[in-house]
Amino acid sequence: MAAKQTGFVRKTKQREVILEVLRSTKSHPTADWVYQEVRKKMPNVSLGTIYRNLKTLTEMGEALELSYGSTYSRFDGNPENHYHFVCENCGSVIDLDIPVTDALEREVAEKTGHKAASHRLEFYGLCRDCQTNDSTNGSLH
Amino acid sequence: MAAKQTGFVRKTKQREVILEVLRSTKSHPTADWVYQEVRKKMPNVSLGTIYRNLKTLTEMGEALELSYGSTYSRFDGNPENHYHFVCENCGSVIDLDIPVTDALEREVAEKTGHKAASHRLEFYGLCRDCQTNDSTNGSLH
DNA sequence: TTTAAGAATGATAGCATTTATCATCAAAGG
DNA sequence: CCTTTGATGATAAATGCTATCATTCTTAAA
Repeated sequence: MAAKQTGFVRKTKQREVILEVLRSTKSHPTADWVYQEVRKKMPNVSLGTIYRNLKTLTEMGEALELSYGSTYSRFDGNPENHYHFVCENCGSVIDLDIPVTDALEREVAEKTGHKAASHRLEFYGLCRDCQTNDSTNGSLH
Repeated sequence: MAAKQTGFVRKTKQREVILEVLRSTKSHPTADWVYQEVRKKMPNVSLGTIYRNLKTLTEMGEALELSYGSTYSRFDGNPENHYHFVCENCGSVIDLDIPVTDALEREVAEKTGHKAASHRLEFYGLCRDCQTNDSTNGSLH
């Protein structure tokens, strides 16, 4: 019930800063990372406000919520659909510069009858850095 | 540290039943659903055992862990890679019968240098049933 | 078949992330 | 200004999962 039935959303300094912080990085941060960053500019901000606004921004289409694994969410300030690579060694999430194929959604509709409005594609493996550093030391997370 | 360094895994009645339950459904159940089902056959089973074995089975390649949204994981007793459709109205997760394109992994390696070992593809939208029942009543989850 | 090693269990406590509650504050429109 | 009500900060609470530990059970070797 973040935006209630009305869908009316007020403009607040907090939400403004949160979006600013989200847009300032390509690291797909967690809610807590955003919290720490926003606190640098607004020391009295509440963690609840971070969660509330991350949810609101996602619903508004200003951000994406990513979830790889069950423990916590990551957020992406780039709301345009794009694909991600998740490194199983170092845990980083990397934006991929390969074309988004919306044709897949039509294919699903035609073959299965389920009307897809969006899709997500993620790759898992060893990122470029972890290959060269051939580090068997799983310093994940 | 489920299977430690040795990787040695013993055969237990509990794990057997858990895999049995997992294979008996196409509903992509949660850990708790599996727990309830296993309890019907083994009333004294512990929830910890469910989580431990779901993790072990996933590591053994006997199951898949899915995570849509941050709240909980779903598990899939079909370990072969396949794609899913997630209905945004009723919340069900449906197996899709469209071909898995491993060529995507090669494309990522060539274009980005990140070595993908696997990939996941999910579609979101209105499933066939929810379209015909045109139910605006979001009985999600 | 006995025995020893240690993997797996059940029970429970603990942890981390996220959500709900509520009194107060402030944005938007008259 | 004044009113309405969405948003906030502080905090409690819920949820999902993991860690701990004494005990039990599997396995393989003696």
